[in-house]
Amino acid sequence: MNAFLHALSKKVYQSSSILVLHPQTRARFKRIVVALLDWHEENQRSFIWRDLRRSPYVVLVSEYMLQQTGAKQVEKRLPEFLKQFPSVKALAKATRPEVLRAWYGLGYNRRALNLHAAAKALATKKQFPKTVRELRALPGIGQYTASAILSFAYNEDTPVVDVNIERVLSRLWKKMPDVNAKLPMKAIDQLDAEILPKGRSSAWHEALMDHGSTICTKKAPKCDVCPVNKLCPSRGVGNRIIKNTSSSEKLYFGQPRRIWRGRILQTVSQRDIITAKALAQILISEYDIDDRSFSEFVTDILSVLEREGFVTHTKNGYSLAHG
DNA sequence: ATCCTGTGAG
DNA sequence: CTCACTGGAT
Repeated sequence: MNAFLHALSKKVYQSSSILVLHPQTRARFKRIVVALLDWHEENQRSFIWRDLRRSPYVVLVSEYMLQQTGAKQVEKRLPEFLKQFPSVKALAKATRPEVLRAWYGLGYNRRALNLHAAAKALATKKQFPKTVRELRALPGIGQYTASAILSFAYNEDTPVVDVNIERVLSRLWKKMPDVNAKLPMKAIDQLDAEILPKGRSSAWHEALMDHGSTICTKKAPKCDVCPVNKLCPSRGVGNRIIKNTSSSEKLYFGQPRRIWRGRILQTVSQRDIITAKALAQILISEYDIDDRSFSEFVTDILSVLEREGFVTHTKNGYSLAHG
């Protein structure tokens, strides 16, 4: 494509400068950075992956686990996972059923398949990748995880924007009308790139995350104990009445589809092989289902699980798939 | 815009 | 009960 025409497209043009830091604002953020780094010295959360960190492999595994899974939950499960798979090589050598069983309970099981595939790809390389491009080429690694690995494993001066940081920086940038409001992703990325303290990327992003997780929480931010409340235009945002925008999940036989998916995968993983009919019967009796179409529902989910690489089936039934 | 998972806080 | 949690892929 013609590079000039491409540059003229609205998106590219806007992305070059969505947000302008006036000198006054820059000075305000300088103070914010100092205050949050100080706060972090005293109040940072202690997690095993932070202690064991600087090992790219540990960062990699922890970041996969931390995608949409709470840090406290990860803290419980990471040690046993690392014990079972202590290195890229060990994880690459493991079978898919082994990895899936080790992952059980953490949720978003596709992450386990992705992590396993990523380990296999990494095992063929001489050294651990150190660029966003290489990292993003691995399955299950997007913009966030790639930059998080670079910042946390290598202390690289790259912006890292997760939901916590998105929320905290939005509130610090200007007065947000309600607790749900956020700046566009591009703007946050640019803001973080401009204010992040060089050489302290890891501590800075940990500070933002810990602050967002313990003080600048989404629903009820604790502005009274916030170390940067005097520098924050959104101070007190939590006191406003918020309308509920989120819609509830659709239920199938009393539960969201994803819950049945989890139960089905778990049931398959607990035996070597099982027929679709037997599987449905187990769930019907265990959860007191009263609907003839449930078996169809189970079959449907099984075929999706097969398509996605979790299970395989022969004429004798379903079992966990080997890579 | 939706789907994927399970746990815990409030 | 509702919602948040260090997202990614489609």
